Amino acid sequence: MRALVVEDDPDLNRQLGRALEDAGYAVDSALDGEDGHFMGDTEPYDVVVLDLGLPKMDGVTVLERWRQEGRDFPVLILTARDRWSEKVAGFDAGADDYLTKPFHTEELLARMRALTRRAAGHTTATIECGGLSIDTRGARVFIDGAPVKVTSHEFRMLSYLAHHQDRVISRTELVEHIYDQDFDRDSNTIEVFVGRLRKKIGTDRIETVRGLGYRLVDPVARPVS
Amino acid sequence: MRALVVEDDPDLNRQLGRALEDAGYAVDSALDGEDGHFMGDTEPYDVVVLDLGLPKMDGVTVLERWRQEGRDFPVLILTARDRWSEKVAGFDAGADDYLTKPFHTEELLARMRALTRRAAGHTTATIECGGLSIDTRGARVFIDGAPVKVTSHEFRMLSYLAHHQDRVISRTELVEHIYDQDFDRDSNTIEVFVGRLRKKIGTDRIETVRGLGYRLVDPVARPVS
DNA sequence: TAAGTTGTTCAGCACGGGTTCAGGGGGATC
DNA sequence: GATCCCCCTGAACCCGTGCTGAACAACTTA
Repeated sequence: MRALVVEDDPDLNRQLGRALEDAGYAVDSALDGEDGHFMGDTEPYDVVVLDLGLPKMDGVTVLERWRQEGRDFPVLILTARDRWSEKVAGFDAGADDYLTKPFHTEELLARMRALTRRAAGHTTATIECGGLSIDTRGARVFIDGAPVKVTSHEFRMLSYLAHHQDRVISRTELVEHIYDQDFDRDSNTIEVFVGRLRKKIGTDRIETVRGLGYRLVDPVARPVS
Repeated sequence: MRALVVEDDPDLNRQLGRALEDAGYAVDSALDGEDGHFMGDTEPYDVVVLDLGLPKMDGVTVLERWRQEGRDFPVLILTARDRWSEKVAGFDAGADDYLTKPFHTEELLARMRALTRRAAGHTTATIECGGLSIDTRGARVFIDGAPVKVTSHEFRMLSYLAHHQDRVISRTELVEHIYDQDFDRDSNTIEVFVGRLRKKIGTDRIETVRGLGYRLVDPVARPVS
């Protein structure tokens, strides 16, 4: 975990830095707004502690610029003045948390834990398989970046195959995961869907294993079976 | 945006509820820990305001149980006592923010905005989506800079879609986040709102995914990945 | 009270897409 | 190589989903 501390009081800055290092962070520090802004702009921090009253560039301005430039690390704001209008301005500039001086180090650490915890919860929801990418949350399919239009049942089926790629999935297993209740056994719906999918994403991406089922594979890097 | 307020003081509870409703949230409230825990356990809230001193079940316990059960909505903790050890306990139980009574309503709202923003992975108060910008604070919508007039329900819906843009949002998810408690299942209100929104912001900005739901997209720069 | 907003309901329509069917191809096994 | 069975494919059917216009109800504002 990399942390940046932007605080103009050298004593407090050093004290914070040491506390964070003890807590396991790799810490950089800056003593004014311009330095702080530059560092946050060039290094990928996991969390930033930012004082509002800074020389050269105001803390709110620093934060606003970062956000405009697309930096989205969590930022915790510090200020000596307990004016709630400033807090509101800080939050609306894109701050994630706020602490009024003086504060207990334990509280700062606890808040930072909360910040990094939540920031780490962002998981990408796309499954990759040799140029084929499946956005499970957006229900979209791309093949080498180009969008492919699939219907909801086709998507469910492809998504299930992708979750278990390189494994053979039986027809009944597919049916059970696509349909809620049971379903007419002697029907060739699954085959029809496989056919339609193959037409859309390429014939060689779904292998059929006679008598067993289907398997989603990466067509170029064919594994030695 | 659905919010839950768990606060045993009936006056404060009502006051908070009204303030949040004015700010555009659909609010449920609970007056003790057990009720609060149950509601948070069964309904998909976007943010929760939780008092620590509660009858029947302590606030920290409520929060710990939610986290154990996998509820990951952002939680803002309230307490009358300004003891930082309690704050630390609250954070480590999984709280995302903390506010000491008494507080300014504006500060609470700013913190809640920051929480919901962060939960959705955004860091600014306005959400952009290909020429469409949504001011979550002022409840305004602009398209290429020109203001678009939307009603409050339309705004809630668009706002929720924008918080989760590129994701497919089911009709029930929309209903659950726009209306407080349950709601007539077989009603086509959502479709009507989608239709009206499309008429205002452009047909191609809200895609319908048959059988799954709706998705807010940038109509020109179709994302690649 | 009248006029204007805003939210909800209803009915009709269009069409997408899931399902079915019939027929043909091609492994597998002997 | 013959036979069987599994699988593929194209097309047609038809039901359900979603869209739309309009009317109605609830509520605000003049």
